[in-house]
Amino acid sequence: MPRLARDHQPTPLPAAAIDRTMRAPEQVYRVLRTAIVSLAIPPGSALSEGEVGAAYAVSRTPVREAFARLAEERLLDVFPNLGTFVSLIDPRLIGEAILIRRLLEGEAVSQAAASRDPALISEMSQALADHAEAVAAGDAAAAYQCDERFHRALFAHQGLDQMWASVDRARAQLERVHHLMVAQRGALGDALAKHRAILSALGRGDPYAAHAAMHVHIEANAVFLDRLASHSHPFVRMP
Amino acid sequence: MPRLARDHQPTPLPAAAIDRTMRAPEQVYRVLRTAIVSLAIPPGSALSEGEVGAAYAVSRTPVREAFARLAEERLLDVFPNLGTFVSLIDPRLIGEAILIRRLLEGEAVSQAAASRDPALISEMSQALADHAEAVAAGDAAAAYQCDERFHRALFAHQGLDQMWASVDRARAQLERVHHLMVAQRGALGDALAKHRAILSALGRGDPYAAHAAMHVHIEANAVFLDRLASHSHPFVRMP
DNA sequence: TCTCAAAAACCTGTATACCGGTACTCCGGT
DNA sequence: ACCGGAGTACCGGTATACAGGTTTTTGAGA
Repeated sequence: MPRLARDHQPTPLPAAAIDRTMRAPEQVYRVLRTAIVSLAIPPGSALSEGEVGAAYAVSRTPVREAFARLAEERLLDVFPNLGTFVSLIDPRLIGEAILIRRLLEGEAVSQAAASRDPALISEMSQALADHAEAVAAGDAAAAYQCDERFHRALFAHQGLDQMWASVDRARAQLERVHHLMVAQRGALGDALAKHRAILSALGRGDPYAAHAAMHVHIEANAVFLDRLASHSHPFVRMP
Repeated sequence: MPRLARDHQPTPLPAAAIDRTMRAPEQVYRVLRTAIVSLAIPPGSALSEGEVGAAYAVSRTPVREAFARLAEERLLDVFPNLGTFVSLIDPRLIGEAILIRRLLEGEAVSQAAASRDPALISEMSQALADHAEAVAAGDAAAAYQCDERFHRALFAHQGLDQMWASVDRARAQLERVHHLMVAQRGALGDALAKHRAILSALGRGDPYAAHAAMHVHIEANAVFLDRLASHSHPFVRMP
């Protein structure tokens, strides 16, 4: 059942300038997606094409395209003739996202270990170092970006673009959970140790160990899922 | 480098009526996607928003939305200010699609075997029976629909919607290869034996056997991939 | 006939206008 | 004070108009 638009106070849209040299829909999509997955726009918020267009000085047409992409990856719920709303966190989707990531990233890291690509090791080491630095500085946004760099490198260096696209959609759902948990309890640097284990296995060129380390890393999110389902929270969809 | 729009003769668009009670973009998307993956619109064809809109008596706006979705799953290539073209079959994407399907469908069939859901077995049995009938009748389109039903049931009965979405994107790429191979050499009923093996393992509730059978089934597509890369063909992107 | 530049004909990207439909408001009857 | 229904404001869906850019055409001049 759609929540009613009038029940909500004005949605806080992040300030951003749209560069006219690049395609507007892509930029609007990026801005909104970042804001949604970081919980800057809380789940349940009402958005409207006109409102967003006015905020970024573009017309409804590019906004509409951005909305369509966000709706396809389940970050928005569109109710025709009614309104568009940031989707609530759905534990069912979260469980599926964990599964997708485990399967696809497990394979990617296995292949990567077998390939023994020095450039990949180098890139991931750099991402890990930057990640540790961001965690030490307490910068959650930078930390998550480094986390993404670390994981994306696995796919990018082997040309697995489609697989990364699927992983990225799964990450979008999980990122909101992650932010929720980091906000509730300071679990910012939890991934660092796991990343070191993965990198170590990669350095040894051990596909089995790399796969196992990745499995442990991804499945660690399952504890969040349990906590999500047990406690009631306005951001979380209840069964 | 984009192929030039004027180099192509008028693209044959399938006849279809758009029902105004349902959303137009969805229907246009469905019609075009079916036509593209069945090779009714050959790879390399030029499409234009205006042309498609005129063909189905809708404006460019819903067509544009359909184009955006098709471009995202790599069935269209959009070149701004130039034209939009049905993408060539890319062997790299095909290899990735096979991998994605093997990983995700392998997991789904394992879970399904463990769940021992009689309704699932029933649905898949029916799909298999219809599939055999369509093959006997030589109806390629019906056969492929039954194939899809068989595989989709694995996900639908366990609520794995996101995983199916990823599999479906992979299938879109593979379906064109499949049609090409069936056209060149009558390999229409090749999947039937594999489906029976999968269903048998499911009936026994044996996750390992089910997983293995699915692995064999999906990897059978790899022989197509080799043939694709070795022979030159106007529908296939060359490295 | 050949060359080359101007202009017409396309394309997609963006803005704007209109439509049908839903939810909220508010006023009048009770 | 309560209830109901008409009016209104707002939303997304669609159509259309305009802008920026690339390709093809074309025709004037040599």
